[in-house]
Amino acid sequence: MEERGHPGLHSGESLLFLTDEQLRKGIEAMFFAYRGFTADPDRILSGMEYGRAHHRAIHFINRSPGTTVNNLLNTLGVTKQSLNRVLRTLIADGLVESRVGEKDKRERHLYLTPEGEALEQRLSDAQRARMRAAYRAAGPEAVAGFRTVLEAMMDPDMRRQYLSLREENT
Amino acid sequence: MEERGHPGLHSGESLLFLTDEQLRKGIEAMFFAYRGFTADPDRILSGMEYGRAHHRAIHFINRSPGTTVNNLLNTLGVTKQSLNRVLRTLIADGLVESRVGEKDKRERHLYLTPEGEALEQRLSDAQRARMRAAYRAAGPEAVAGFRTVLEAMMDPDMRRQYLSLREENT
DNA sequence: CTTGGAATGTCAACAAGGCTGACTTAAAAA
DNA sequence: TTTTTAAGTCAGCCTTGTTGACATTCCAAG
Repeated sequence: MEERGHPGLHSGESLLFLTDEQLRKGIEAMFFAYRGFTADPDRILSGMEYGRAHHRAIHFINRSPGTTVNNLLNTLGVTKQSLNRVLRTLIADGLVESRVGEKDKRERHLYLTPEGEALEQRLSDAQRARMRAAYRAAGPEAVAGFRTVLEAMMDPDMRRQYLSLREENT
Repeated sequence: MEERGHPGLHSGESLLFLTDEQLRKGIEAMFFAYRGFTADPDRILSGMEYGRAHHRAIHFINRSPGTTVNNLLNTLGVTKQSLNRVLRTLIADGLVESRVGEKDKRERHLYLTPEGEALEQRLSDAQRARMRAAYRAAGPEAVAGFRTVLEAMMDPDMRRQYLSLREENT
């Protein structure tokens, strides 16, 4: 049934008119929506000694338990020095556990401790609540479109990262 | 025909199942897509003496020429001290002009100079090119859904800001 | 006219979280 | 065994956010 996916020109609706103004509105929508997207976890974390960087690390360690530091580096797109500062505090505070690799002892494998999982829950509950409300308000077709456009906006490397996080569903 | 817009339960498709995993994927999509979204202007600005904060200021001054510092503050959601640092360099470098208000001389009205407009063009051309490619790849229905979900994700104040930027179209 | 409040701007100090560069240690390769 | 590579650490810098204190300028109310 020729789902969207290739951009070619079928039923005369492609090669769509895209005025600069329409594109600008999309850009601004991303800007304002991202503010909302990060607002709830930021609120929770301010007051604790953590920030958005800690949230991201916790999120992806939870997502891929046992991941190595290097994997996490690539996922987050930051330098190892920057990540290290965050990981050190999380490990020192007992939210993350770092285990030396068995096959390759140069690697460290990262896991959330029960305390780390508890914080992850608090943060992602808040973020998911906003997401859920937005999805419900927008409806399933809008949600599908939302995901489609976001995927198309990613750099190919990021998109691969993103897709490889599937595993459990979509 | 009862377009999406209210979340109620019509034709049995609302109250949609939203598993935590689906919501997590949406969260990750936002994260990775936002990286792509900012990548091109960031690349242009690194090497110049400017950063993302300058881009944002330039974008919204271009969008609403003559806006006051206070308006810009509210739009950007930063403190005046933070914005001031950015504006000072842009004004010193001749990219932005600050005119004392005629009615209320306390206010400063901000305009891009021709040089400022030139930089704005370079930056937004790059950002729009990515947006245009994503929109084309995803198709018009996906684009509508994308906008709908992003709007639903904003805080009400941000949504008002966002909508008040329309004027010229949608 | 004077005074209070609003809008703007400045200075200083600080924090978060990016970055680069230099280094240690462990593992792998020569 | 020696060299090279990879992972991780430490030190220091930059951008951009924050607060707080304060000066200036102006409008508007008394």
